[in-house]
Amino acid sequence: MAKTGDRSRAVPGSPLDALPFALDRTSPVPLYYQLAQQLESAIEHGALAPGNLLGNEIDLSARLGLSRPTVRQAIQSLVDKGLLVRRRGVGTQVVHSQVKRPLELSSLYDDLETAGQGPTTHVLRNERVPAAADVAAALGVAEGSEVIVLERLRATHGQPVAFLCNYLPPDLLDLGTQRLESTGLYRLLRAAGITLHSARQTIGARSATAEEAALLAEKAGAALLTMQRTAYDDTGRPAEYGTHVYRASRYAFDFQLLVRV
Amino acid sequence: MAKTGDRSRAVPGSPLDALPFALDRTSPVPLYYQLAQQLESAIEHGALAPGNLLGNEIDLSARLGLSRPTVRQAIQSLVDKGLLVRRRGVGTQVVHSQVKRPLELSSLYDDLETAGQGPTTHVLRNERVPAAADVAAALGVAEGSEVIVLERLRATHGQPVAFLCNYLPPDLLDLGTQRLESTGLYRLLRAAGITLHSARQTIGARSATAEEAALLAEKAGAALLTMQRTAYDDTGRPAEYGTHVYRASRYAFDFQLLVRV
DNA sequence: TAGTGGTCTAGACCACACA
DNA sequence: GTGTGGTCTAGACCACTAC
Repeated sequence: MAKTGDRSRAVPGSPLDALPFALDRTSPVPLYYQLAQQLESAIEHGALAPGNLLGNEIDLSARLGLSRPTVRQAIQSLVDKGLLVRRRGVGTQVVHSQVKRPLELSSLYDDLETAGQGPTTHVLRNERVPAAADVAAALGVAEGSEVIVLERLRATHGQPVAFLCNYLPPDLLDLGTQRLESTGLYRLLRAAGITLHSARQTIGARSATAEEAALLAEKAGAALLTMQRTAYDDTGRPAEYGTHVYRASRYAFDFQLLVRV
Repeated sequence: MAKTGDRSRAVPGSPLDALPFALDRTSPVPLYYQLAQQLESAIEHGALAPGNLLGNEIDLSARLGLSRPTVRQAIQSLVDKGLLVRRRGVGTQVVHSQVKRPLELSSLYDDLETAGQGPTTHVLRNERVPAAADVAAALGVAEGSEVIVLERLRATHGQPVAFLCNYLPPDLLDLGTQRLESTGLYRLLRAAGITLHSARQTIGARSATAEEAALLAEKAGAALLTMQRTAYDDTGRPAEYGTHVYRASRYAFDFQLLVRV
């Protein structure tokens, strides 16, 4: 028989029972999303400890007054984030390790700002030029056609961190030098209604040329971290092509990955 | 009125109509997965060109004899892969740009092998040692407790590419030096039943020390690409901690990203 | 044998985009 | 308006795991 109401079993598995989930059906926020957020914060705050079982989806949905697919959608979004693991026949558990950031297509400006570094930007160049071969190929325009070139020096605490060279299709928008100095390029693109969708990146290293060394306050020959990136908007159109060099002594790429399944 | 059967409209949007979808309900492969694969290969082969609309989900499910949620699940999986874009009120479209690889937690060995480079590995060290502080912290074991240390030199075409230093919990498995020389570490872990789940990575650069230069056939002071990684299994337990250095002249990290939504 | 997640169905209503 | 995807429901049966 079903053991409904049988407290003697004293299941240790589900601290979820004590959690006060509050779902607001009048809110425009989807129910599965409300649930996912509350589960995530419960994990974040330790109310759901690593290894804890969530309890089966049927009971959970009954208790929350939601249908099972809705509950599954919430759980699935956290599985995708790497916070939960499902095992058929076993249950859904909180992952042990701390997963924080999946790799994001983030701008250097945002990275530094998030790290509390108070980045500053100096625009060295902002003009329209004929596209060189590599730029034309990356942006999908004809060689020699006009593109915007942007050269910026980024610093934190008064010390240079990176030299950024970016190319943009000419019709996208005109970027005010002032605005470029007060925020990041990606934020400007987003504000202009361009939603980035994907990007192709290459990260490498090389020795600094004399010019780069001078710009970045390094010695000639110092190791630099390099990144080339082409970013595409959600129609698949190239929105930006950039070649960046970072002082290896002051910057590194740091991120979390989930294994493809 | 509905325009069912009205051919005069000559909708140009859905080349999907001509596609021969074959769903096998007796197969153990889920229906949504069968559909997703066939859609993906249609995109791959150009039967569905970039910008093409898929046609609405209701009609599609009716035509395929599937329910709408099942069709949505198939479409969603391709959206997650970055092949399709959905727009409410508009439809589902094939993305223009070629999206190939999302960033994977791949091993260097696999990377090189995929690139047809025929990698070789020389094991320099494979023994048990007391864990140093950083290693102990990364693997979540006590400082001074026994761990496996692995030092390998990887080459392609007879030229060194990278020096790999890895640490593993001692109870995981014993790695035969022979097997290590014939395949990648991650493949061995997988074969031992360890499924990797996530990893934390830092990619940076620095100048080569004299020893590194000698090992990698570079000049002292040459720019090297560095990577530190801690990989976790699906219970969140650290499975591997590694510090790798790559010859910048022969290797770079190359990958595709999707923007988080 | 019992319990779990994995898959699937056949509907419903809503929010948003575009003409 | 009309059509699209976004969300949600209330069931069903299956496959796998553990006991």
